[in-house]
Amino acid sequence: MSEPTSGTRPTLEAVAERAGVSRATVSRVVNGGAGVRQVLVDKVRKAVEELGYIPNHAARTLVTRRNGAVAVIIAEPEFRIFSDPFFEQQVRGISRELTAHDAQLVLLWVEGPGDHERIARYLGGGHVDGALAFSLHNDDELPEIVRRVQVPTVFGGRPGWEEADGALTVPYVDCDNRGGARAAVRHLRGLGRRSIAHIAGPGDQTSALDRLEGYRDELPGGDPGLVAEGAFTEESGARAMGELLHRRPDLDAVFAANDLMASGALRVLRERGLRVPEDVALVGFDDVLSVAEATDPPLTTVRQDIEGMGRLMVRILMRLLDGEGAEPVITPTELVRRASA
Amino acid sequence: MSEPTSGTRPTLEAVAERAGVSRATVSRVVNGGAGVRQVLVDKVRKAVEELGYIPNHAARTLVTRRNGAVAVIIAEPEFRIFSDPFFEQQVRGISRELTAHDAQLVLLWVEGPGDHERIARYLGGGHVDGALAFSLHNDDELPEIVRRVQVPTVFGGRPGWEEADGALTVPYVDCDNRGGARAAVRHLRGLGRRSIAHIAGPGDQTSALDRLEGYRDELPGGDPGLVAEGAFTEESGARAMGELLHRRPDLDAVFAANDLMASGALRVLRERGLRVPEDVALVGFDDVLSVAEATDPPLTTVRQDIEGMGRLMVRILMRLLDGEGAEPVITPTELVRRASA
DNA sequence: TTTCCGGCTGAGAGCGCTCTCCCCGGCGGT
DNA sequence: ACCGCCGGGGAGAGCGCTCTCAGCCGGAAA
Repeated sequence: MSEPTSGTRPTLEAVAERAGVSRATVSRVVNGGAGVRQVLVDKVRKAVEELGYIPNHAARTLVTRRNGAVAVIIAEPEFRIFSDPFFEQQVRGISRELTAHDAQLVLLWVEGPGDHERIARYLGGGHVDGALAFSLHNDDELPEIVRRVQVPTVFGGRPGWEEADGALTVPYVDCDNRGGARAAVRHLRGLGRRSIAHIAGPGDQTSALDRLEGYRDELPGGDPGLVAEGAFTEESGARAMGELLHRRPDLDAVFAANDLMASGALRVLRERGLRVPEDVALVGFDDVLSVAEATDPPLTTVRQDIEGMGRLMVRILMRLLDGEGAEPVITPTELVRRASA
Repeated sequence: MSEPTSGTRPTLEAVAERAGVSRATVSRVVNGGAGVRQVLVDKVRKAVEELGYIPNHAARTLVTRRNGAVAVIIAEPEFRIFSDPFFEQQVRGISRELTAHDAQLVLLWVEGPGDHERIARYLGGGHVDGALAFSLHNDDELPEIVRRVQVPTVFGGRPGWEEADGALTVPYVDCDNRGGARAAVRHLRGLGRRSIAHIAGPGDQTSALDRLEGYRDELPGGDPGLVAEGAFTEESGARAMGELLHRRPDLDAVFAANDLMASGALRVLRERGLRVPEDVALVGFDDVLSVAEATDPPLTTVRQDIEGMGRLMVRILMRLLDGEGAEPVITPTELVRRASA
């Protein structure tokens, strides 16, 4: 392939001239070549090759109003993103599916309070066709932003304001948190455990709330002293476990709202010389393999298909972009028995 | 703020009309408002506000040839990115600095073999003004790609081909790997250790090679049996440690090429009942806090200012984008003494 | 008063591409 | 032989913005 003529990049025009056809024809060929005689197609292809032509994205976007990129917005600072394997799996699913749809992934995260303005400008500026938003907290500004700038968006996890505003249903993908939690507690009860504690997630996230609901469903009139709140991190799980042990030294089972907190709890239990599952049975949530299978003993946990949910979000977004409607989707969960309970 | 008139987004034109000025004036105000009478500035600002005007990015890019975005390309599949705290810190530095420069970060990673074509199209399409590339392996296609599509790029870590092609110096930021490694080994020797092993990183990355060089500098004529190769992951560090212990059961010190491998090694040492540092002294590299401070005992390690290097890369790239030249930068390393050696 | 200058503002020409026409030529039907 | 149709290809009008350039106006200098 010969080098481009000079520092300036070749345009459609240049290709057209070299191939001896019009701009329109080159455009047709570049975009698939339908309805163009093979002779010309070949000529154009050759010219493209020789000049090293790459379509200018901005020009194309300007007229098509599509730019083939989708933003993944994570409402957490980057340290959380990179340390939580949950995001990793979700992003992996999204990434794969997006690539399959020939779309580009742009990963954004909020840098800190007040950073939403930047996100709004980015989204509003038309850099992306749509967005996938995660890890929303109850008072998150993101939903308002995407509404204002009119960017089609699919949420990961049930948004907290849904019930408050029954009229407006936003598309989201979530797993059956409540059902999963119920299954976990039921399993623990089936094991003959009497004093089942719960390490809940942060109270401003629906996934945490729903899991707590599920826990309560199975233990009506339960002891509030058996519930401690964590922040979905390993560290906070350890702290919550310490609290619970302090308040209810006789507990014989723990259901943690995610695997990371379960692993923190496990660490504390062992430090205190308690055997898992003999003395205390432990169940997690998520089935993040790098955590649930890595602990000793491996975690019994509630599996959700995280990667699949990511892919699903993309598919729903694509449908949205095609002007079709979209409904929230709740995916099933499944109890995975390992050694911890 | 009143809602936009209809579904279609307001343009410069609309703002101009509403404010009773020309497009040019609106453009001036939107871009800073220099050289426009205050009266008009206010009028325009008001109109912008009322219409909820947001500049169209594609149109702007088309004429300015700048789009305010920088790609961060990581030549690793996403699971590595998300599990390695090194990337986290580096990305954090980059992210902060980019935000300070009012530029947008676009995170890209290679999905697998053959995926480079996608990256090339993205870069070539003018989605970004420049790129930062990481974790290159020796035979990586990335350098060739950025050269071909003429995207200003700063590399993280010394590229492997540099010496082969002395004429062309690409800008990069790296720490003094060799010097750091030397300091680590010197420290170990100073502790009176005789049999100092090395868990090296993958042989196709210069950082690993340079650290190995440093190790050898201090132990001329060293025993090759004391070197095992890992892959910069916790797991591979554990495996390498096992190997070393098998080959040289009498070793009394280990220098691991990064903290993650050191923590894997530590795990194995403890499993074998060896005390650290009493029986085996251990030194890591990187000083990734979430690893080096979290182990028991905490790791003595060679610190490099990872976040600072990220920021530095951005600054160099910005200089490049302003048409100024840029030289490779080597940042200093420093031995941090903790309990493991 | 005239001239000049400097600060503001508006007109208009693109940036590179897509897409809607419209034209042209060949073919089948009458 | 004429008409209509259809497929292929070109001309040209923008997409929304920036930026140069020219014009205008008021005040300072002559």
